[in-house]
Amino acid sequence: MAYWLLKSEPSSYSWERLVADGRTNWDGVRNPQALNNLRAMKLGDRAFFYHSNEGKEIVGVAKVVRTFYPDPADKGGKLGMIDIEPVMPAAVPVGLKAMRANPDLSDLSLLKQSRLSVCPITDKEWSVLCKMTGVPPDTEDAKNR
DNA sequence: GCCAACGTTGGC
DNA sequence: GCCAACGTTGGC
Repeated sequence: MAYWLLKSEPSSYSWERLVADGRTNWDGVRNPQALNNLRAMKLGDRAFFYHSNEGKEIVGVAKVVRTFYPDPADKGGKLGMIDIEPVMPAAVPVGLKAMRANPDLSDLSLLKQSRLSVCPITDKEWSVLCKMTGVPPDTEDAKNR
């Protein structure tokens, strides 16, 4: 399983709205690098949900429920989207400052490339962030327990 | 609201 | 295909 981080401005699409919707299609990604990441996602992959601009913190965990498919509105056929569902909120929202302050996260792509809206996260970074957010590393297990 | 960093566009 | 100009993003 791979791990990711999805970034969104709360004013355009917030975690609260994702929870209310129960599921959403993650579209509107234009950056080629971010699109590549979207394409690489597999069913069941986990992603932290990060609020940029307002809040600037990780607020929850989502999972991929549909892999990449093309955006019908895009004539060029380059754009596409995935579908995600909320898994659980972060018990402790983790802000940028806290991530910067943690040496284990110094390679985090979010910190290095602040403009990349879909970034990969390593297994190690995932477990570190899970500890910080108070999220069980294996959220599927936690749900079935 | 400002500004730095980064992406994209368009003229050559 | 290069590169300057411009637009956008996102942290502060």
